[in-house]
Amino acid sequence: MNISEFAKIAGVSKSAASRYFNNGYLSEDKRNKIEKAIEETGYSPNISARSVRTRVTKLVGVILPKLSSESCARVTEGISEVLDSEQYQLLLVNTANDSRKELDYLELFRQNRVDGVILLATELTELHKSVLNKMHVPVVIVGQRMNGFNCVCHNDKGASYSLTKLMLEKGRRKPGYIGVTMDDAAAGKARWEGFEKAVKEAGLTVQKKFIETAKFDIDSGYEKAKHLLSGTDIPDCIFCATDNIAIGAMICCKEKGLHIPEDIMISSVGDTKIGKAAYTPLTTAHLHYKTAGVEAAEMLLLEIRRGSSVGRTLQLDYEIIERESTGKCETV
Amino acid sequence: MNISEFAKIAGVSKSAASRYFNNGYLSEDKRNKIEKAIEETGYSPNISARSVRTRVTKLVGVILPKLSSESCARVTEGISEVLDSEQYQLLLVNTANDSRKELDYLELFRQNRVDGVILLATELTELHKSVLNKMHVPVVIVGQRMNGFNCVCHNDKGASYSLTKLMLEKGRRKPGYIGVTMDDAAAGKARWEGFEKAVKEAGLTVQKKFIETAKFDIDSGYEKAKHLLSGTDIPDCIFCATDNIAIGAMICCKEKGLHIPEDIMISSVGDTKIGKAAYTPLTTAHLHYKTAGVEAAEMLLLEIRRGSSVGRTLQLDYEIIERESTGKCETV
DNA sequence: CTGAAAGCGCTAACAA
DNA sequence: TTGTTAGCGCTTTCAG
Repeated sequence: MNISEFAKIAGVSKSAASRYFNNGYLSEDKRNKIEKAIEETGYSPNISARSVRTRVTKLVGVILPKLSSESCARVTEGISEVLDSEQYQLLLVNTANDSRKELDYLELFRQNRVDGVILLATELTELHKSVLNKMHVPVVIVGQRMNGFNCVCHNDKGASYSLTKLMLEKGRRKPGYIGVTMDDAAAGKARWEGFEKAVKEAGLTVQKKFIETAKFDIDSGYEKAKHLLSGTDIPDCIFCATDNIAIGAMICCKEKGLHIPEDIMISSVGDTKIGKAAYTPLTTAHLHYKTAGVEAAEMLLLEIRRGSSVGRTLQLDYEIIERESTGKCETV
Repeated sequence: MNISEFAKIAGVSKSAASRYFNNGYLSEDKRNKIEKAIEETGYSPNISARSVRTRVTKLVGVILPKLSSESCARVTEGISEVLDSEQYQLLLVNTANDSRKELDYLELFRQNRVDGVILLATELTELHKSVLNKMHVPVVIVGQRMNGFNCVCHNDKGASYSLTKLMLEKGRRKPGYIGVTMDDAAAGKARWEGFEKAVKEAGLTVQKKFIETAKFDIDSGYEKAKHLLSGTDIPDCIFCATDNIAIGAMICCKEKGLHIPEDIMISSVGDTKIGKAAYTPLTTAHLHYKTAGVEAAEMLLLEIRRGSSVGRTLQLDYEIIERESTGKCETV
């Protein structure tokens, strides 16, 4: 059924029907007729046809690296909440950590289909920059910062600094580090810098052999910890870039008979669910993932409405959650 | 830029350009011209306009109860993988466990915008049935079964039966149960039935006071376990409907000084990441969430192509993952 | 406040 | 193979 047919049934003109579904500007009488006809027919306008005319799709594209990661899911949840309340819908694409796909999707969204794009970024290259610059719709980047673009990000350096400091202030002198690739400016580079800063401020130096680079999952954290904890000279505390890595490290400690926190302290950034339920509850920095999603969506909606303006970066604070893995003894 | 303008630049006719982006049917010469023009202009066709003509949106709506639940995320990941490879895209809506919203979205998708719908269902009411019956596009239901519809689901009863049996065969005689609402036919009802069957087969009876109904989260599992484990007469094993509940129960056990598995065994259904990293690694039934997503998407695509046929239900098997929480002693 | 009519960008039937 | 043309369903001037 199309709007002409529907209008006929309702006993009004096409235009009247269209007005009903849009601004209004209609007499009470026609309004009633139309409502009755909707009741009968279940008619609702074809959205594609509307989009052709209005050049508005009411769709926002969301590009994310891994849907089944808790942090991504939480950001997306925030995005969805805002979009929903504004009658926008969410077109989701999953790059499965494939950088080429990320660019493909940006390209796909460049001209068509969506009114705006939210990119949950991990690694941002020059190629990204050039594609982003060619976009015809507004874009908001989440989790990374990039000059000239709209970004919502976390205080990664601050979080790792605080956590490392916390462990060192409890008397630890041999800090270890399990991070992720430096190509990730946030989780890789910034968290490293925070760690390094805290170590230096404590008058210590980081030993090369106490540094490892892992992937983002538990297994990788386990493997790297295994390497770090082999031999006799081992760290007395480890800062891990992510909760997953920390969990892997803790499993390794357990296996080696190391007691947490007595023999070795562990902390990490993320505050995902897993840390709370872990073998030894994990000290972590809570990052406001859902809020980041909410803010990003709102920033995007503003851009869509007001039109492109100057790039801005919103940084969200963190909160230290102290648990047993750094010596906090308490009931749950 | 529209296709006419683009065709002019390329030096071909509108139709030639359209053909290039669709079936083909084009001379090599024109093909080259068009490719060159794309290079120059970055043109790509307007998808809304195409949809108006073809009545195909290449969009699949996915309705889910909670994005940040690991099981949902994994199903969605499977869906996304298949859709992606078939040039379909995923329109995601999150009901936040709000049954009214679920119906709203079904309604929204009923006439418009999408070529098909995948519903990750929790509770399926008569109202659902009537809305589903009025859909104009194919629907696949994931996680529940409903006669007359296309469903992909798990063997919930079998999984809970096997896990309960496993614990009872190790000599436990006082089984406890922390489940979820019976309105959820899969996670609530079926898992209860499996538990009950195993208990009866072992010649035991379930004690009323050893039965609790929780929500789907850790905190609720913790609270219900607290109730179950108060007093002196407590269960010597607990089957939990979900991993999250089990984790909550384990935290409670730890707090009460109960040793797992010596004093009390715990098992549950789901095999989410959290169970592996738990205080005591959790015995669980692995459900093939991602595969369910893949199968659902493929079932839907088939329906979209072949047109609606008779409803079919695909049940996926489970796998028991035995860990320390039921007495399996092993290194990781 | 209303209806007629033009036209959004595209595809596909048709005639060449 | 190709180009012309009608028309998908809708919104939005414009004239009343």
